[in-house]
Amino acid sequence: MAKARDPEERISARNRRIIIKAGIEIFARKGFDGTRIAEIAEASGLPKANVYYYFSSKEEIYTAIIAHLIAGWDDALKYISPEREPAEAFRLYIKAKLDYARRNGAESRLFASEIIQGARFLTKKDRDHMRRVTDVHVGVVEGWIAAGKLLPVDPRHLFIMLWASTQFYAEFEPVAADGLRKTRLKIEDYDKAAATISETILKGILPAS
Amino acid sequence: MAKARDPEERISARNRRIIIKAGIEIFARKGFDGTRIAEIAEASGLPKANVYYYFSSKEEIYTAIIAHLIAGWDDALKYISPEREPAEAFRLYIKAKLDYARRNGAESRLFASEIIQGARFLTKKDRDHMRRVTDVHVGVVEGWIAAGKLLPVDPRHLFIMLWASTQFYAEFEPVAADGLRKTRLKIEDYDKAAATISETILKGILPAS
DNA sequence: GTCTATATTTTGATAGAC
DNA sequence: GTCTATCAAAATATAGAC
Repeated sequence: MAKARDPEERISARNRRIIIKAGIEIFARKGFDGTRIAEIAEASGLPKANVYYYFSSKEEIYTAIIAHLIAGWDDALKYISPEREPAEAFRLYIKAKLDYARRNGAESRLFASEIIQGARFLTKKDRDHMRRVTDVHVGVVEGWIAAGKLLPVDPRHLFIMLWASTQFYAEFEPVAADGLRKTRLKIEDYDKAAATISETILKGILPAS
Repeated sequence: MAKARDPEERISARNRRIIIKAGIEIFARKGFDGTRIAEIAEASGLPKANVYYYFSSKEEIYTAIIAHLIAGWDDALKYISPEREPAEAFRLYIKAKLDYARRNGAESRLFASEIIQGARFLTKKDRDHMRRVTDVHVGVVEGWIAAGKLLPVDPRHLFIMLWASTQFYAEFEPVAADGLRKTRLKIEDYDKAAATISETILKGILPAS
């Protein structure tokens, strides 16, 4: 029994992974309603019926991807912590968020697409989790302000500026590339973005030395 | 003839306008591939065949909307001009962009959706136009830097920060509202956003006085 | 200009042989 | 676990009466 189950589980896990990966790309480009299972099947190299063998509906693939995506975030966002100096913390945070977005472009666009389309499949649990993480970060920034390490600034609007600026390059790459007069964005463009965002915002919120 | 054509043209113009308006909402929520003509027809209060009477295909409705949208932008973006002082220019620009996004939420989301989905229907003409407008603004900022009115900063990345920050609230309203711990965004939230973005970025790029 | 009816194609999903 | 064949529903688009 154990002998027989192992390879089956490997095949199962592998195919589920392939389907998820193909789904990320296609859902990102077409949105939930615009995506057809046949496309995911084709991109996965599987017949359509096999996709239905692993997932019972389009929605099940989609929500599996969303859950997988949110789980992958917390790592990238651990730098805002009270024991750090704010300048270093924000530099690391900005770099980590830009890196994550660049390396997971399709996931980032899929999430953006889900939000633009009204966050229909974001569970209450996911949203509560994101709100709590934000609250913790807001608390850290308020602590820095109280300690005189940061100028008074609304921490929630500050984080929105950071989210927006760091996500834009991956989510809206055609516009970002046009704006930079490049055909495609390279690592150097992301580095330059990190430098510009960090320097501008830090000068804007650090007390004059 | 003239007597008969006038009212007909009014009906025609009116129905085209109604279809465009309904299309903006639905394309914004579902993307191009996810939108069905039947939905646009229903939201317009017209039978599906009437939509086909005014537009010969889904793509024709979509591209008409994109063109209409780009035409509406230039007005909102006229504040970056060399005769202004940079502080005032950026404040007005940030306010105008946030206002436009708030008042034209569906259009903003539709455009964001189009970019995320790969800018498939943005014509070369539209992209060239946007690039040229950006180049003019970049030139103005470079002039201010050369005149010592702004600290050295990469103008293209600066504009991306401004685009991203000002568009985020309308495009990703569910996330912005969660981040601010509100259920829905109000005008006051947009005002506070304008203040935070303006103050932070201006402190970041204006020379110490 | 309007709208019912319909042709044609595509879609999500399943049955059932291997 | 895999995959061909297929269904029922829904989609785009058009014909043609009013």
